[in-house]
Order: sequence, then structure tokens, then C-alpha cells
Amino acid sequence: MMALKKRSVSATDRILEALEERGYRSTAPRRTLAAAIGEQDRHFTAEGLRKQLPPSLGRATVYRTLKILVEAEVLCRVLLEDGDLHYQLSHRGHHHHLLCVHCGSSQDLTGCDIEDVLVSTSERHGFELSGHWLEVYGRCRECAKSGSAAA
Amino acid sequence: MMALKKRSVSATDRILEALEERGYRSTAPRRTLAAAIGEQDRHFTAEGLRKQLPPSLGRATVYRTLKILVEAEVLCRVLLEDGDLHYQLSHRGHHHHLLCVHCGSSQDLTGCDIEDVLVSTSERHGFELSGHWLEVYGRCRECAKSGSAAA
DNA sequence: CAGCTAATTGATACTGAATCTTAATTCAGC
DNA sequence: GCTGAATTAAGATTCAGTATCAATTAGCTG
Repeated sequence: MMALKKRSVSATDRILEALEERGYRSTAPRRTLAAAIGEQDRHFTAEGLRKQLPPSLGRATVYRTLKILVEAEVLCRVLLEDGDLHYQLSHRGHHHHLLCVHCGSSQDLTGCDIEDVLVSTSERHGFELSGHWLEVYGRCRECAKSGSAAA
Repeated sequence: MMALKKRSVSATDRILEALEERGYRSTAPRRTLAAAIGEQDRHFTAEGLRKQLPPSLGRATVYRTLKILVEAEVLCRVLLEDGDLHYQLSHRGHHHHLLCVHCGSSQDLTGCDIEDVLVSTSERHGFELSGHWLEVYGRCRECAKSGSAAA
């Protein structure tokens, strides 16, 4: 089906740059990890990623690096409908996801007015807003089109 | 500070009723659990709850019952800002929470227009909406008022 | 209320994810 | 090439949650 990939900058490079920017050393394990993450085209888990890596790459290294990358905003965490937390390549800055429950793809949600609605709603409740978490589930255009009898 | 508690119906009773409605037996462990849950005035975890119970109450029983109660919509799960999932007494039906990051209290978010915004936004993306998860973080009126130098 | 059966229970073992510890290795600058 | 600090891998450990299963118990039924 040939999902189109915008790999112009290479996610792998973005990851390595982010590490360098933050003063982390360039090591073989991190390069391996960056490459592996760059190949993910869906959200993934730490353990799932680990299974795609040489077993010589220590578990702690995977977890440490993922944590760093989330802090660096290269990765973000997405909440699946069942409460599972996965990782995913991210664009910097605050955004939300449209998660396809069928194929697992995700689109970023930008230019929506949700923030505004939240602000005014919070005010009505005397609530001093500081943040929020939103995930949206459904079927992406492709999956909705290609039928598969939407439940 | 005397948080006001609307305990008119007693959460404990609501829990027991929900179990009965669904054809579950009334057992001593379940009554103990219901009472304990009724006393929670914040979101809590399965293990946290367990620590407040007689150790004779088996681990499996706690988890089993919590699962039943979530299905019965007496409890709902809330996502904390750090990705932790907790439980909380719930009103039936779909709703969101305003979670106070300071005192841990939560208010239900009702009568907001978020659903509408989501529908139209999703449409713009060719996305067939099926569900969403939203948590809002901040400070409740009390905590915002009582200062404690909002970060 | 005694007896019965299926639901329920709790102990225990088990799983899998994630963290901690530590000694050895590797990077990067000199 | 040296050297010190960052990084690593291995393994032990913790922890939440699940599965198993024999023993118990609720709630009929007569």
C-alpha cells in the first residue's frame, strides 16, 4: 500500500542532533537506537523496540535513552485507548494525536480550538489551567475508506 | 480546611448496588472493598487501596473487583500528568476531569463543547472519530486561592 | 434449615516492565 | 596514545498485575 514517508530530514538524524545539542556523547549504542527509532512508523513500546535491537544492547540503555529523548521532545508518549503508554516520534511543541485504532498510524492535530475551549471552561470552574492531555481515537482516512466493516 | 463532602447517597452503597444490579454476589470481601473505596476522596491506585485493607484480603480480589467496577462505570480511570493511571469514583457516562495537581482533587467537566470541536476537527482530517481521552491539569479554586506560590 | 452448586476467594506462583547497582568499557579532548 | 568522565551491559531487584487452583461461601431449593 506504500505509505508515503516524509523522510526528508531523517528522523534518525534528528534524534542524533538532539542528543548532541544537549551535550550527550555520540556512542555506538545510541546510534543503533536512533536508527531503530527512525525506522518505526508507528507508536512503539520500549520493550517492543528492544526486541528489534541486538540483544547486546542493554535494557537500561534503551530505557535511559528513551527518557532522554522524551525530555528532548524528539519523542512523545501517546496514550492508547486501553491505557497503554507508547512512544512515538514527535514534532516539537504541544500537540495532540489522531490515533487510528485500526492501522495504528497517527496524525498530529494542529490548528484546533481545543485550547481555547479548555481555557474558558476551566475559568467557569474556578480552575487555574496548567496543562492537559488529549488523545483522539478513530479511523484514519485510509482505513475508513478501505472498509473493513467499521464496527 | 474541611472539604465538603456530598455523601448523600454514600458511594459505598452505590458500589454495592452496582454489583448487585449486575448479578454479583454480596460477599464480605466486596463489602469491605466498597467501604474502603467509599472513603477515598482522591484518585487512588489498586496497590494504594490494598495497603488500606486487611492483608487477608487477597490481591486478586482487589484487582478483580476494581475491574468489575470500572466496567460498571462506578469507577473510572484517570491519567495523571506523569502517565500514571489511577482509579476514582465516577459518575456514569462520558465525562472529563479537572485534576488539581496540588491537592489531587478532581472535578467533573460537564457541559463543555469539546466534543463538538473534536468532531469538526476530525472531519477536516478525514478522520472517523470513535473516541477520545482528555484530562485537564491545573489548580482547583481552593489551591489557587490559598496561594502556595503557583509555580 | 440442611444440602447443593456455582461463584468467589486467597495463597502462591508467575509474568513482564522498569529501575538500580556495579564493574568494565568507551568516548572525546588533550 | 592517555586519561577522566560519561556511558554501558549484565544481572539482581522491585513492582504491578495476572493465572492457577484448592478451599470456602452465598444463595437458592426443597
